[in-house]
Amino acid sequence: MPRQYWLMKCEPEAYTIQALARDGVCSWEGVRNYQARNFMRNQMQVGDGVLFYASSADPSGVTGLAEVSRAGYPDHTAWKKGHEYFDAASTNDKPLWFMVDITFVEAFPAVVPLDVLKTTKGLEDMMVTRKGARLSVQPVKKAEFDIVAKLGRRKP
DNA sequence: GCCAACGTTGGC
DNA sequence: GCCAACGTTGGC
Repeated sequence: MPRQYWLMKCEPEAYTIQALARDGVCSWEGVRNYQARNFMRNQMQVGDGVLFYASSADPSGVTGLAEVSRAGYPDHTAWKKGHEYFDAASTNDKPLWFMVDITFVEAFPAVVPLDVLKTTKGLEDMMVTRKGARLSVQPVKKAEFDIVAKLGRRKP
């Protein structure tokens, strides 16, 4: 399977590309949306490229790059009673929620803000640039990934 | 903090 | 299986 590309959203309060640079790797736990789960469970593969997107930020936008380092596996936080991500519907036998691990690739010198994504040629079809796109894990085309990576590497 | 857009839930 | 009510997301 050829390498695929993704955009993954996270609020800076929860996690940032700088935190990922420090940690090297993180598990993308807590996704409780079926569409996003399906992408992680069924499609994401080791080596896939990830645009790390900061949502509800100032400004919101892509802050760096990461890479999938572990394909979909059960999100064990759903099994922990009292955990904020606990979900009684998920069991060891039949896990309902899945996550992936991503490793740090690079942090952009400056965020590529959403309004730049919206006005950049070639990114018109990106999900994140469309109104009401709330999905936290989104597929991205290689051409789009490359354009965003290029924008991010520009000197600020 | 507002509110539009969207996903999920639950009554019927 | 419809759809109104509700909760959440996320840009502004």
